[in-house]
Amino acid sequence: MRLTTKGRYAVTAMLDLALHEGKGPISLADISERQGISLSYLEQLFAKLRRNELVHSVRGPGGGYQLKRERGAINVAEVIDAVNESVDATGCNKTANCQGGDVCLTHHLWCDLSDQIHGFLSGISLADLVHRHDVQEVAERQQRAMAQPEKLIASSVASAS
Amino acid sequence: MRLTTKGRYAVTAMLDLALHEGKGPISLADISERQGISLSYLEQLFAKLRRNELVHSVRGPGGGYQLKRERGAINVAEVIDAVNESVDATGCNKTANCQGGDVCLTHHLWCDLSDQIHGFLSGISLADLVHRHDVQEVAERQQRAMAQPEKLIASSVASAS
DNA sequence: ACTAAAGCCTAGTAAAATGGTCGGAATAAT
DNA sequence: ATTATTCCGACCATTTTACTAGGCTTTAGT
Repeated sequence: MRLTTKGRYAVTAMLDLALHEGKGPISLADISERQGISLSYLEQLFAKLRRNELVHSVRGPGGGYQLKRERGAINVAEVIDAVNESVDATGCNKTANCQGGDVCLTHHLWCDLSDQIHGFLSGISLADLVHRHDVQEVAERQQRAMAQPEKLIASSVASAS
Repeated sequence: MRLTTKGRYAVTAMLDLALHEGKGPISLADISERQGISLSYLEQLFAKLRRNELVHSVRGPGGGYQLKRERGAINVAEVIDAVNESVDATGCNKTANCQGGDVCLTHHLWCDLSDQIHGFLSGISLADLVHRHDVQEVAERQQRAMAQPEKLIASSVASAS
């Protein structure tokens, strides 16, 4: 089981796409600016998201990415799985050969935990997140920041409350 | 949030202690043999477990480790916390300064997930694990293996089913 | 046709974490 | 004294993370 910035970035970027749906393709440059994630890193993450059929790309000027399915049909667990290549906590990857070809003492515990986490995250869709109050507030703040591009870099270092 | 072999090893070792409670101190060498965890690595893990008041050590020959509290009073979350120094999924470590002094889009999602995981793991005590059928079966297998020490190394490589 | 904006791809890389090893203390039972 | 054990600090190889660099391809706009 891995839950690091990688997965967090992926979910954040996908949520950004969900928030700006209907405005045509969103460029990674925009996401990079709004969410403070390195552009090249985003490219790598989106390569995986595309391979996993979560986003659809449009090349050329004015191009960018769009969600491949509607936001209610994409859940958080999928997104993390796509970039992490496994949301599994067992280590033996459910093969149960943790101890010399046999299960280790705590094998089933980690299986249960994996199910728990997966269940929680797969129960949350991008649409659910979009409708959360805290997400809407942050999204509005980001939109205001984008309106004054020259302040963007500064505000990303010293919080302009 | 980190859930890797480190935490798994710690929980496995603590469960091994719980299973052999009442037989006096258990040496790390025994645990190393039974659970297939490197002795030196166990030493490092137990240094943290001791600092976190989860185990009690006895030095000298015949020494070893014992649970500091009864097994019903030690839960899995504590053990993982002790070796990982945080069972937190947020990355900003709940300080909410993920994006230039302000919360990022998905801050609250990760807070919720952390609560979920912590709630699940803190609801499981070592005593709970000891009573599980699968744990008892594995423990018995390990006891049989310990009875024939010469076969231990071999069976840890090629499964002797 | 040209240019520029975007996606796409590969390689490299510094820093951190993981999962150890090694050597030598200190301590206590025999 | 010897020996079995915990303790402790340094070191190390490998992997992952998060990121940069650079080049190539596609395509809209002029």
